[in-house]
Amino acid sequence: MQLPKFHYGTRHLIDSTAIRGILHNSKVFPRSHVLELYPGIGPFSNEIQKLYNPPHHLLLEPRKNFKATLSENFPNLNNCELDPYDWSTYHILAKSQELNFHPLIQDWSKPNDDLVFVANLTNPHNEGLLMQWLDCITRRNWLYKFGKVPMIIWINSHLAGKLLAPYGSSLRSKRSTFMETLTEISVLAHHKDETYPGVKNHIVETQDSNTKPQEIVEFDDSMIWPIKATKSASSESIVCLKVVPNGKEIDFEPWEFITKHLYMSKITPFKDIADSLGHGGYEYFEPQFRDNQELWNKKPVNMTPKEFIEISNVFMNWPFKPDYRSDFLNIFSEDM
Amino acid sequence: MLRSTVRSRSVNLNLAVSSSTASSLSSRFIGCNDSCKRYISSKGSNLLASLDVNNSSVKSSFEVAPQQRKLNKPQIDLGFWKSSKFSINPNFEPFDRSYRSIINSSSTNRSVMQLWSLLEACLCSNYVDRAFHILESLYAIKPHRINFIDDYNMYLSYLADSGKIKKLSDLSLKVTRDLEKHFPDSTYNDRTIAILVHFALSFSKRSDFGSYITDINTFFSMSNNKNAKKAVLKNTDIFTLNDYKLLRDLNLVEASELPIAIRNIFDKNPSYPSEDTEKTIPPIKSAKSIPETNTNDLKNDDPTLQQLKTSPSEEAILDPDDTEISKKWDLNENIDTIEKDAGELLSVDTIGMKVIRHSLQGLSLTETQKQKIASFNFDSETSILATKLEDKSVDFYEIYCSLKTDAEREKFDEFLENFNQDRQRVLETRSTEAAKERWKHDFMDAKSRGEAPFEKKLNVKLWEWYSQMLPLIKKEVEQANELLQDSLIDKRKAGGISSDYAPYLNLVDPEKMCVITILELLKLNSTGGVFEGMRTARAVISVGKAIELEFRSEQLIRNEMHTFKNVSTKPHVFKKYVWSAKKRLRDHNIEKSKIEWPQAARAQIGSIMISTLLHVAKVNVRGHDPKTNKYVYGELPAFSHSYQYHNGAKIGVLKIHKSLIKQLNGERLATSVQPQQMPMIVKPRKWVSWNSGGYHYSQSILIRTRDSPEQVAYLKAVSEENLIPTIYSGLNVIGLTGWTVNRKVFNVLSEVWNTGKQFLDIPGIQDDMVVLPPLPSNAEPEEVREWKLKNKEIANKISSDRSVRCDSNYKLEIARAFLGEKIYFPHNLDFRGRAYPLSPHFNHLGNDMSRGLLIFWKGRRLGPQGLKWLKVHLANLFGYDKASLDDRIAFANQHIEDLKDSAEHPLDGKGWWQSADKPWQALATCMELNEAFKLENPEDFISHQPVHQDGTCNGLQHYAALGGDVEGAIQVNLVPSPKPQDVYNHVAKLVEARLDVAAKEGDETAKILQGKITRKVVKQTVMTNVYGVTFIGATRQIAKQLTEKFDDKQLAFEYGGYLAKHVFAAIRESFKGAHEIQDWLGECSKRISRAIRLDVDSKSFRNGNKPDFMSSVIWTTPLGLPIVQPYRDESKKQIKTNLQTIFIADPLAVNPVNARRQKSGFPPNFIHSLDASHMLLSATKCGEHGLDFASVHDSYWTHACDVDKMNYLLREEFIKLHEVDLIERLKTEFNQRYKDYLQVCKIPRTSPLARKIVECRKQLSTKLGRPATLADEIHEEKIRKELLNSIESEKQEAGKNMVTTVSIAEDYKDIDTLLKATACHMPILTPLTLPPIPTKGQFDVQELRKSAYFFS
DNA sequence: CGTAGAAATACTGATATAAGTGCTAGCAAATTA
DNA sequence: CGCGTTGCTATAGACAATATCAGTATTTCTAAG
Repeated sequence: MQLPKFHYGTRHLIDSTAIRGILHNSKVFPRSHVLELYPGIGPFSNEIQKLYNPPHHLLLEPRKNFKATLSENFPNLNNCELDPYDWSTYHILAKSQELNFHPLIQDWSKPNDDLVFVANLTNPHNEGLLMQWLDCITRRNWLYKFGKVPMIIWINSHLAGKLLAPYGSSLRSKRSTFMETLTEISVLAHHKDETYPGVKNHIVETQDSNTKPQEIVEFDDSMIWPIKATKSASSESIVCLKVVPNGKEIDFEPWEFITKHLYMSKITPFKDIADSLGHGGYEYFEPQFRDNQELWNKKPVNMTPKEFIEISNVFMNWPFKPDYRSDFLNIFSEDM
Repeated sequence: MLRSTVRSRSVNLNLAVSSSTASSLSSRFIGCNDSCKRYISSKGSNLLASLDVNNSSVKSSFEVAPQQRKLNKPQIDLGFWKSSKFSINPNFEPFDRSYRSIINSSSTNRSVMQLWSLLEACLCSNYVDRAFHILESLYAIKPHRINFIDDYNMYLSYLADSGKIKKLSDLSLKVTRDLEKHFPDSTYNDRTIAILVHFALSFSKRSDFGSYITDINTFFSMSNNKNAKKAVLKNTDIFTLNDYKLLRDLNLVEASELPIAIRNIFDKNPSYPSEDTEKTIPPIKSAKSIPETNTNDLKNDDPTLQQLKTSPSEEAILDPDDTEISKKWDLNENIDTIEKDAGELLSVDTIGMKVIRHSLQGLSLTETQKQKIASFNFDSETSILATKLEDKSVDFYEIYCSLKTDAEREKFDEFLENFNQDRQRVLETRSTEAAKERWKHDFMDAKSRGEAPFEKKLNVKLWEWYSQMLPLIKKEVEQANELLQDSLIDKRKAGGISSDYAPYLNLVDPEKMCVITILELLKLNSTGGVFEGMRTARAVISVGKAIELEFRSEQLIRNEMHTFKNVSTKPHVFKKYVWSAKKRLRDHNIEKSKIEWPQAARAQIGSIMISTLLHVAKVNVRGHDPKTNKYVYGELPAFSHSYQYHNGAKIGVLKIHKSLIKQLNGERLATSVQPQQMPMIVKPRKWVSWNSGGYHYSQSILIRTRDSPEQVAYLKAVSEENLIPTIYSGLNVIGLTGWTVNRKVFNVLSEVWNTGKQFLDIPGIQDDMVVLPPLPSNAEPEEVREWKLKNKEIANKISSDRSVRCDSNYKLEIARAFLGEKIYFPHNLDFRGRAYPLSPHFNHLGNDMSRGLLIFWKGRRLGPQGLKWLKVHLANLFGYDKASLDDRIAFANQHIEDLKDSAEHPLDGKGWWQSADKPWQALATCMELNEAFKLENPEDFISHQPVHQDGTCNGLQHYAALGGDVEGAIQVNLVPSPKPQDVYNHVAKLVEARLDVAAKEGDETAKILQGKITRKVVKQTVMTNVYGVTFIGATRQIAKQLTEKFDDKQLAFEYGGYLAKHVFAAIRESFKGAHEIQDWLGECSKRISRAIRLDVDSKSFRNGNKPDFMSSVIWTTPLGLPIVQPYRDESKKQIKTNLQTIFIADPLAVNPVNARRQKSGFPPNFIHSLDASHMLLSATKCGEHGLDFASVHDSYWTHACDVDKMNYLLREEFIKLHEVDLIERLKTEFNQRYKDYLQVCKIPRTSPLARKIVECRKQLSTKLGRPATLADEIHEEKIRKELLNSIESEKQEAGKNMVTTVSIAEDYKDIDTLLKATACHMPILTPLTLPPIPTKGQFDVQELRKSAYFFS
């Protein structure tokens, strides 16, 4: 197999047996529409095509090095070379007759069984992009307008640790709570040496809450290309996750406001940061939670999704609540 | 310390040699050919006065090439030579030798500054024991030990005054014991003796005082100084006036031994109240006894006044120190010591009134005017800003203008100067009290009227907050005190504050601290990119700083009170002596204060204050309850501490509640928020040293340093050697220019303002933010993004509009407060030497509105030329400034009707003035001209309007002069021409031409842009090009201009980038000389900022092969000001406070330089340092010729009738500046300053040189027994240089034979070609060399003398 | 009572945070086959 | 060793990230000698 000279820090699992295992375990295939975002050098795509040959199988890989390698190694794969980063790409996709990629729009009451999208976001640079995609779950736009579409992503282990961080963990963040609240998330494959990337014994601890027990494919360094993102990079590996929206409906904006501000000081008990939720926050929330001292004293890193929602609801009833919708307007760069 | 002194002394010797062979040092490694070439074509050879190298009997280690061009030493030294020489080998440890990071604030390893400030704090709050512990820590810092005695003296002086020591013997014993036991390395000095003497004198009232006299004599005899008594008595801040008096009375010292300021008081005031008179003369108890005194006064002084009238020439001397005038004042005054009690103060004021009345005699004032002035309360403790307009009945300006003769006017000026002293003091020191009283007043007012909580005025609220906050703060202070008392060494926290910071809480009156806190927070509204709030970090630091500032200024006053204890200043004339003495002493005292609170302490104190305020400050608000769907009312905290994310970074934010914001937008802020740095109503203190000048009660520093100790060190060094007199004189001229507010313009502005609507550049009031409606919940991501961006833009616009309006509000209110006053703007410099007024809000550097509001205090008859220039000025303000002068005059003449209408009906007329480029100034000028035209002969009009003369693209003018660039010189009017050249238009045309070419070749973008290139589009880019604008910066500027034409931001940006390329090329094309110089400057700075000292501290190599570059670019301006580019990596650190941790830089750290910024900053900074020099030179000259002068960097202002004179002077000064080849001189200075520095170059590994060096490194490695590093190579080279410079011939020989990697590189001939090779990977050390100077062109700077449009 | 060792605390440096990367050039540094 | 890659920063003023954690240094406390 031809390999490009440089890889932008993107890493791939190149062992076809392992890939087949993952594809099988994911319980997603076969599908009629498969969209691959940043497939990289394409080993995953190749297996998908070989195994299932989906009728609509489209790759979006604009990067010069990878593009070339792809077409050289797998001339059969259909890479339309649009950049998955651009929102406009998806509009082009929707309009284009030529590409003929028009999945069914399905209802959110059941999982989508028509479309799956696969992405390799192992480049740490792409973390932001993943976050934006995930945010689309709340508005049900972008690819999620087709319904509860499963997403299979390759990310570096560290990022996975953030998404999956258990209660109390130092990596527990707004994003972990988000994942727990709005998605079903499972690990499809990880490195054999990583008990769990970044988080100790993570899988054991969170299996019941977040991570559906599945057969997990384990791989080793020899199956990864390149072995290290950079010479000096940490020895962490990459992980394959499956993420499906769970269809829960929440009033997102207040929830977002509350989680954002509470996680700001994430090991400070709620009662001590209530004030930062708005002018007179303590005075308002204190009586509201007099009967729920446990939550009142709880640290955000230990709060359950339910509890965040509860706080958001209480917040909504506050006559003097700040304008949570324009919170983002409160700060701007001075030079314009 | 010791070591460095020795070293620098020896270098100084070298310098003595090298300065006489100045040129020999230049271009040791460059070969002299280049510098010769530069002048081959030059006509200016007559300027090249030379130093004769051959006459120099001393041989430098460098051979002097015979054909080398000599550096021209000018006939007149503007200050460069001495200063440069001095700063090249300064008397302090150089900053590029090693790291100096004092970040770690652990108790064992605190910086001297931290300890000082802590020591001071402990002493001021009377924790003497604790202070002693700090002394011990200070003593433990070995390098500091030389100066330790000063710290001990500080301690001792507080101890003596604390009352803790009862007996003289106890104190002297303690001193002996401390110095022997605890601090054996330190010995007492004269100051120590002064403290002892002062202490001994405090026993003067005791019956056995006689025995103390012997002690005092013993103390004096302890001094090592030849003139012991004089030296001891110099410590004016230790002795009180009574001390001096006593010493004189007891004949312990001679009059000649007293400091001059003190001597003056005694000499000129035989009636100076001694303690005896105090006893014998019963204090005046009631107003009844006053009339007699007054009548006496009035009778007595008549002859004097006669005298005054007849001798105007003598009157011209305004300096209160002057003996002549003092004598006159003497005659009619009766001075009494008056004890302070309320009844008396009243009567004293009455006396004051009479004094005022009589001092105005001889002026042709109407009775009403006299009455008004006399009843004006000059002693009021109410600040100008708090005085209501209705209460202010006197318009000094009007009175001044009504005076008939120059002599009268001068007398009146003198009168104002004297009687405003107290008002100035109030203005500077009582702003917080003024604010507080204002709040209280409004609160009481509201209370008596029984207002509902929702109608509460801002001031009422502020008063409530204040009164609730005060007890809490008092408690906090108490706690801090307990903590300090409880445990001496215990550092644990108690009540939130650690004992490290507790002392600071004690220094300022809690009342003041509370007021300061509230004021600061209100001032910070909408700063730091926070909508309706501020950044916590900034708030905390600002409050801390403000409190520190208050402490400093109180301390000054306390010192003054200490010296003048028991001396009444009420009798107005005696006051004058005291004032002059105080002024002198103040200079002295201010200079001494060197202590700053550490950032952490500021932050701590600030956070304590703010968090307390957060708890008490409440506002009443209405909210909507979603449950009941009803409106509810409640009281909420006015401030809320929370956080915001900005690009993933957390930012601590203090939000202000909307309801308060509304109020802040509506009210006249200046009455609630007292800005502290105001214009002055008496003359600013003259600049006499690096930190003494400007305001009377606060310290200002000559140069606004960005907390860079390096800049301060250089400045201080030259200041202490008194090497920068021209800088001072220039600044003093600007500072002495008297201004006043243009009442007519003010009235128009005020009317417009009160409508609350938008007018010209003043935005209207905007209470609510109108944002775009929310999007449907399933909007696509890009729509959401778009929506967010647009809303941000809206918010940003509102926020900036509000702050502009708020700023205008400040300006307007300040202008209102100073209506009719004579005001001054004290100035200081930025680090490049450009002058800025110290008062930030309202000054002549401000926007058009501020400028329009200001006129000169002094008026001058227009005369024929003045009238012309005023007309030209009008045309200029309308943007009609590219025509010939005659055309501009014609322009004004054509618009006489418009002008009249504008002046007489500014708001209800045609409003012609509003269409001007600078409408407010245009309005002022219209009014001025209109008044003039009313006269039979307009030339008789007395004009106060400043007329501007602007340099055409001043930066390029300097570049053209530097490069002798003929083409460039023509473009920027250095060459005489019948019509002014318009650079911007020129460039625009060039760009247009380039576009035409491109369009012909089928360039689509060019086709679109054709014909759209106006002057305006390129103007900013051409201008900023001099300042080193980058490509992207230029793109933005052009895009901004293009958005007006294209509307599509994206597109505009694209075209902007395209055009920027062409503009750059066009500029390069037409200012070739300028660019060569620019590039050369850039290259020099690049090399310097990547250079290493030979004696670099190898410990500061974190990695032996990767040196950290520590040398910043330093140069000396033609006036001798050393300039240090302060661009270093800043190491910021998190500091815990009560509210949150904040992230601030350690101002004292010395980090590696930021090479990039050093490089990009140098060319523009160098040019700025030149234009600043030109300005200061012109200012000094104008001052000498009696012109009023003001400047906005490259725009010089004076009276219309003086424009011609100023034009002549500024041209002469420009020529004087550029007569010398500044570039050549700069290079020489660099070569001296960075002599023996090394630079790291990269060469191909394969080259023969590389192989040689590798070989040498191998040898070194074997010698060291470990792999050699670059640091080792530097060390080797250092040894070699030392040997070479040795006096012993053996060692010299050894040096010559020694081979180091550097010497190999040095001997290698063709290093330049190696450096140009494509693959350079091997780092090697070479001596620092500077590139050859570009050839100088034909242009002779003398030509500009005849250029009318050089400045116009 | 002085002291070794443990526990507690203080200090330092690293890292996560949010979530379009407003765009392009030029240089320096690290990386790679 | 020649190469292409990646990352950083973009006028000058003059104005600013912060909470938490892990690891280490220092101080304090404890308890046995």
